[in-house]
Amino acid sequence: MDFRKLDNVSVNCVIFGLGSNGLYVLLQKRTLNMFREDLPTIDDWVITGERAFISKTLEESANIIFKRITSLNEFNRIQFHTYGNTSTPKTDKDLLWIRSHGLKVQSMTIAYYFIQPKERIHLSSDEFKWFPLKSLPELGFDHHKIINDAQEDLKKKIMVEPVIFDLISHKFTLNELQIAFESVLNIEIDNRNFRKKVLKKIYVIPLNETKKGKAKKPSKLYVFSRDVYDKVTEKDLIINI
Amino acid sequence: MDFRKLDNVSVNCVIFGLGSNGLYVLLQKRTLNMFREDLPTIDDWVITGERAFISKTLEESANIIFKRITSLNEFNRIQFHTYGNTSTPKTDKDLLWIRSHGLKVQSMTIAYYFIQPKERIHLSSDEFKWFPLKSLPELGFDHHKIINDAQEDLKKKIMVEPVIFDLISHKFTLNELQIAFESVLNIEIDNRNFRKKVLKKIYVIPLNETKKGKAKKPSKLYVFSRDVYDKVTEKDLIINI
DNA sequence: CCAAAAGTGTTTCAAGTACACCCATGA
DNA sequence: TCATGGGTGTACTTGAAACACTTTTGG
Repeated sequence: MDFRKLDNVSVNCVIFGLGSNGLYVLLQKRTLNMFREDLPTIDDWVITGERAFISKTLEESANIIFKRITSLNEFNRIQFHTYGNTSTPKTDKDLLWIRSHGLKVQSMTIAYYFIQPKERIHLSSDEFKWFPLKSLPELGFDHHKIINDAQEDLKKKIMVEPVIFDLISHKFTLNELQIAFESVLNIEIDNRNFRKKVLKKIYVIPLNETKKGKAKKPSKLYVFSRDVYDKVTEKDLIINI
Repeated sequence: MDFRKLDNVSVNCVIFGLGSNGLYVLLQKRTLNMFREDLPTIDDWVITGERAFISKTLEESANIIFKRITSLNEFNRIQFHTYGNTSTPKTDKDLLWIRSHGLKVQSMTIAYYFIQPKERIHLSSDEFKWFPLKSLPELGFDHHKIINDAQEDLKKKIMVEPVIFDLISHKFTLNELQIAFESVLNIEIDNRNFRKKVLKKIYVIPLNETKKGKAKKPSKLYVFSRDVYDKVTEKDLIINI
């Protein structure tokens, strides 16, 4: 394998996980202490990313980053934006970081996000940590903006593609599906109306299985059929003028 | 101004124009004849593009390309995808072109599209030409795919953002608006139902002006108010599960 | 028997859909 | 007066929204 990397192009991955109480982002610790008074101490977080491989597609580079961190082999990867070199000025910390890692100041980054249930990812190292999307720590570079852009893109994708089902388990309850929508869109949805609407969709298929919680009524499980979805929606366009 | 360019990153612009009978794409002639039997003659078309400027943002590079060709100063520029280096194998023609222009085989391109009424752009040179989206000529590189991706992105954008109004004149008739939707989505819309739907939107504002055609009833003109739109839609989310 | 979450129905109103003819104009 | 495209109305069906209580289970 060819491990050479481009010095002016990096790939960043915003890793979203849906927990029972909302969306989380997987962040990577960024620390550097030169023990010099004229240089700042770096102790913050960044989204995962690396320079792109010269001999691979961008998608392959993104997959490599994601797989190394999560050990997952199935995932939904969405490219949402590419950020050019001089779009945002760098802070002292960012410049120090770039210099001490032999990177180029003028570079660009292709940004992807990955969505899945949070519990599907098991973290083994302290270098990585989940943060609730609503209370992020101090972030390096312009990663606040990148994460925000990713969520905005996800909100819109949800309207026109069935990506919501990648945020929940293969077998899911209707309440889990509802929480997924509520978490991504930051809204509350009426439970009765939501169930009525979803149950009309023939690509949400009921199973003869239930999921048992503790001390509560077991809930019915459903699966999403992409095949059925594709057939139903191929000539189905809604004009939201 | 710093004119240096990156040798491994280019910016491509798919320029869409809406005519009275559908969507068009503005293409650039690509010709090369080395008069050698072992080398192909290149005589096809490509979407507009260039290597990215080192000291500019990607958006600025895209703007420069667009403005040089169209002389327009107002436009709607949408970044929709970045293509990595090895994603598609190159043809002999493409390789010859790359070599004879001192470009790198392994490069990536950030792709934008621009949308406007076709008649807003006046072409001065034979190098550029409008082609109907439905009958494109032979294209270099993977530009068929890029154009197709651009249209797919536009179709989805139309569902969640008011970009349709960038395809038509500032003052437009309802039938022009309907043709815009029909052209982008490749569908037919019932005229009566469409008008009813649009006239309910308070951000489509009727004017006391008409547009006169020849030998037909003059048609009422409307404008789109982005301010009103933003106010109306800020808490308006439709879940299209 | 209690806490916790799952699940259920009705009414009202708004929006979507199907469908065919008259109108105003300039040539 | 005619060809051209602009413009209009109704009946029906479907979907959205508001709203509160019962059910099942494990502890």
